Amino acid sequence: METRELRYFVAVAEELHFGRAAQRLGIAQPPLSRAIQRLERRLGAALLDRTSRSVTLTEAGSVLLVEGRAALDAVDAAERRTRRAALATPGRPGLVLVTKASASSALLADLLDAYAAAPGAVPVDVILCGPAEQARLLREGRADVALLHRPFDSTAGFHTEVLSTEGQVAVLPAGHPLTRRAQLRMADLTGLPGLPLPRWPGPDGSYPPGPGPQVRDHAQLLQLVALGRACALSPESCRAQLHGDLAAVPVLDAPTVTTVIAWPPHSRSRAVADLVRTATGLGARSDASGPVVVGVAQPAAGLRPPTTECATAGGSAAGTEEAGTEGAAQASSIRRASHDGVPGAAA
Amino acid sequence: METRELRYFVAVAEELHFGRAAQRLGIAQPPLSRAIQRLERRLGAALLDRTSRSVTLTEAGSVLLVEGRAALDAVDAAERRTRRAALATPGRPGLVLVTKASASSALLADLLDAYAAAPGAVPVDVILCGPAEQARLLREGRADVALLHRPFDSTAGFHTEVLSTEGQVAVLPAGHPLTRRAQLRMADLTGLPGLPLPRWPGPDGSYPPGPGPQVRDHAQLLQLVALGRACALSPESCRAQLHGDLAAVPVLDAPTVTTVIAWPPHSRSRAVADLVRTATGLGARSDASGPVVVGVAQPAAGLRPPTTECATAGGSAAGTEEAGTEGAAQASSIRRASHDGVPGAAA
DNA sequence: GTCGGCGATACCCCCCGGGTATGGATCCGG
DNA sequence: CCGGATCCATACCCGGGGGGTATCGCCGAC
Repeated sequence: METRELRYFVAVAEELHFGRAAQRLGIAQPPLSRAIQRLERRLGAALLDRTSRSVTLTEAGSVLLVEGRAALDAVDAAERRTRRAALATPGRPGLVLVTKASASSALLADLLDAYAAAPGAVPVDVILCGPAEQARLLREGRADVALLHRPFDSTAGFHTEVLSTEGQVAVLPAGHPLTRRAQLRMADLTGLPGLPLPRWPGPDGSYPPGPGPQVRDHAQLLQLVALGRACALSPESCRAQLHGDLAAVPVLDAPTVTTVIAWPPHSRSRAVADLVRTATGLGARSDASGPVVVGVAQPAAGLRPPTTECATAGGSAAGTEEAGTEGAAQASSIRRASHDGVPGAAA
Repeated sequence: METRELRYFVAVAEELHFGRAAQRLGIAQPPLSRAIQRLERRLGAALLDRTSRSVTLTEAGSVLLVEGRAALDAVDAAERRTRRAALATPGRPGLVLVTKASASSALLADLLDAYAAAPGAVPVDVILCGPAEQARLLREGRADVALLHRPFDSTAGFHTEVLSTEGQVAVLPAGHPLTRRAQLRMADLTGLPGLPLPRWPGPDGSYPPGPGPQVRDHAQLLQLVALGRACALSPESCRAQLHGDLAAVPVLDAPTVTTVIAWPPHSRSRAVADLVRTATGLGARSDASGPVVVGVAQPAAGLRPPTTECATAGGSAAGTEEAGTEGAAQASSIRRASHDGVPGAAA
């Protein structure tokens, strides 16, 4: 099966219309019809039901649509990464790391600093993007490594290594009655008069129905909270970004947020392996201070625990209280992080 | 980039010899040279350094070799799954599950029976293979779902759901002095005179150096132990397969073994989803009955001693007693167990 | 019934994948 | 130091197939 045929089929399967698909592909319609016919003949399977008035996918066609998209992604990724590898030899961008714009900047800064100091480090480009784009960038070969946050992001199909886990805090306008409480529960946050929880876009970019303002990034969210138009639930580390108009209170029974470093499962290049080793080394240092669960011996890959493990997040009260200073302490002490590599993390 | 070009490049990159690669591809050498040249031109990158006496990979070429293999796997998987989907409509084989020959047969039998009883169930073919082949079968589209065992198997690039965790036992020849102990530690097993731990093949099929016999599967292993040539460390559930010449003793500080169900990250078809749901539900049900510790949120395994209930449960004879009937149940629910004779894999 | 939209078919061109023959470079044996 | 062997690249040719335009057959809409 040639990638051209696959691209043609995916176009038709998405448009469900040969004419429009051909237009999208920049070719005429007859060759497209023939290509699909040939593909069906070669596969020995009907992919589309055509009735000269409508085109629908068969069962096999649905399978090929899904699998074909993944395959095309893989081919495109191979091409892009090869191009990047070719440019990297003389040029700068050795590694591309993608993370959410709203992610904890302290961890990222520490990671970049620590990696830059490692022997054999290559330059790292950082892409900030909205949630749900990271996986795509990684899959398409536009990025080499990502910082993801479970359970919000899917780690589908990647190798991952846990870097840190943290509880969540409620972000409220300064002076709100709830800010006088030392801790909250999820129930306290639902149905607050005038302070709905915001809605985030799903993987497909659309917003779920319901009340609450639509937000795209963390800055918008904090803005809304400061304006008294919403309350928010955020990982503890967001405290570093809060200013005077905002207050944060730990929420005991909110799902724990796990920050992981993820990369495509081909363990490309020593650079990725080095970066991952550096990242896990960071985590290992901080396990003395917080609720950080350190990776055990096994290179535990794409595990995706259902979000039910948060029951005992209560012990993090001290951590939340000192989140601000702790962030600073972490930043300074990271640089003497031991280099006790997780050997062969990329194997 | 067309898959043909990719296949050509991979062949050359693996052979590092245009003539042999061409022979392997069934074409003449000149077209192959041209194809590679065109590919390099299109990518704008040198992939190979040729000196008319030797061919070596450039940095970009190494990247393309790794990424290209993955992409080709994805394309092949798409093709195979499409073919299978086309045959499935009238024909039998709805799902293909792959597991290690040595895996716990009770869990598998329960899963197959429970799924068969579920509404909308499709027939399930079972493939038994050696360790380290499962990932390949899954990646190549020859199988839809696999039972993997961490930390032995890499779950690289798959979605997984934890089914059960269990401790490990030392398998020793009956009558060995250590079998009189109620429990052991790893240290007790290293350097036993005349009873070395065996060597398993790595992901690449080669054996690590060292003493100890080379084994390929569990049956060989048990044979060797029964002959008094080795001792072994196995998941508890292997007790069901032991016979009179063998004895098992819990090893407290051995790594915990986690059985997961894994599938490619496209969540294909409702059938896979149903099977996974059945599998996770299964765990919930059986946790009252056996030494199987059901997948609650995997608590940091390995560090703390494997749960004492494992050790005590290990003494139960129930598991072994039911092995016979469970084996029968398994035989009835496995429709076909072939190495790679997946219907539709013919082409 | 007629018209319009849509996929399939017919026919043509030419690019490109594949073949054979040969050239140029390098290594090796004598 | 030279001839042969080896190996990749080039030159040239052929055929299939990918792409185009023109048109048909079908069917739903008005």
